[in-house]
Amino acid sequence: MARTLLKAPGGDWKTRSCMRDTDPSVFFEVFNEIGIIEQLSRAILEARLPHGLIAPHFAVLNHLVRVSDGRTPMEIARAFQVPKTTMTHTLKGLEQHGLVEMRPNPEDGRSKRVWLTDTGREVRAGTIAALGPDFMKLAQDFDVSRLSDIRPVLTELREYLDAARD
Amino acid sequence: MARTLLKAPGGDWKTRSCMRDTDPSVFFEVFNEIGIIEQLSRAILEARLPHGLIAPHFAVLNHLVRVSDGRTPMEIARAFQVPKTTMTHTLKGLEQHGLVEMRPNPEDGRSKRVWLTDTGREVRAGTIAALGPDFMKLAQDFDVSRLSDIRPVLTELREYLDAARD
DNA sequence: CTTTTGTAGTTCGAAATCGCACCAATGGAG
DNA sequence: CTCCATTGGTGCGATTTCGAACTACAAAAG
Repeated sequence: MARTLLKAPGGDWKTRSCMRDTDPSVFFEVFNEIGIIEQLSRAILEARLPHGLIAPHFAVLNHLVRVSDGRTPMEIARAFQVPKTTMTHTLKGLEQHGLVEMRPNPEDGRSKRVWLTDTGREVRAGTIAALGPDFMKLAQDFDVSRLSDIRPVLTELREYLDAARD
Repeated sequence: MARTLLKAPGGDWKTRSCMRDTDPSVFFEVFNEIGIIEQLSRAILEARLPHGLIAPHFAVLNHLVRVSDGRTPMEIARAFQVPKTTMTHTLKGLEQHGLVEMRPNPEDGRSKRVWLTDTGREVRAGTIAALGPDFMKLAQDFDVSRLSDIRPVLTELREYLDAARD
């Protein structure tokens, strides 16, 4: 259940007469909508992914394309803010599917480096291509400029929350 | 790994000269930010939750307060768009913690109805209260009006994706 | 009324997340 | 150089998600 937060605790706070305090219901609403959208968009992605691959696999593939491969597992884990054990498991799945290759790191005997295979690049590109029609349909029915408008706010919110986590 | 999508497949599409086609990178960017924010906000919530409870538990508690309790498990599962087996498991956890009570449905021998206990209501209210300082801090550092501005767009996007899933 | 079809909920098994403990290698303090 | 705190990675176990199969009941069809 990805939708973590909730519709609106609302009443508890909205009925307060002193509005100098911040009304938190907008936070609940925004975080709730974000939770639902995350769940739905993940379902869309996974519907286009080859059988046996899930969103985290694709996220890693895409990350390695964006910021060239050869990253260490810990670098990737930090980029996604997941525990290293989770990344070990995700990379094992990618390796078993022949999408990445893990070699020892010549500069540090403790770590490894993750390299994309040709198959891995093809799967990533193919998935993006397969998503094309979904995005086209979304663009037809939904004003894309409104998404462009909210993106900076989302980015700023993400950066704030990211920096604020202890 | 909640951050499902990704920063930007970007180049693959942006370099196209024909801009009559929609540039999908904005979708990737928005969905990626949303994925990260979902993960971070879930962590904030779970940090304030009593030990043993996770976000889905709270989401159900809150749902039952918002739309009075006495719902059936299937009604709740549909509201959150999770498989019924997942809801069975979540409700079992809530019941073991004494936060909800499940009774047979007198109107339908197949189903049950879920009722909040006093403890359940207290835990929900206490968690919201515990989140207060977090929200206050966020409100200090972040312009709340910008969140209010994006909320309608998020709601519309959520409604569209919700309706579009087959 | 009997049969068929559909729905609510659980059980079970597979896969995923993640904390804990562990080992190997690093690198700074003395 | 030696000690030792730190870091990268893995194995293990507990918990969560979720599809498939199953039971019990309900509702529609005959």
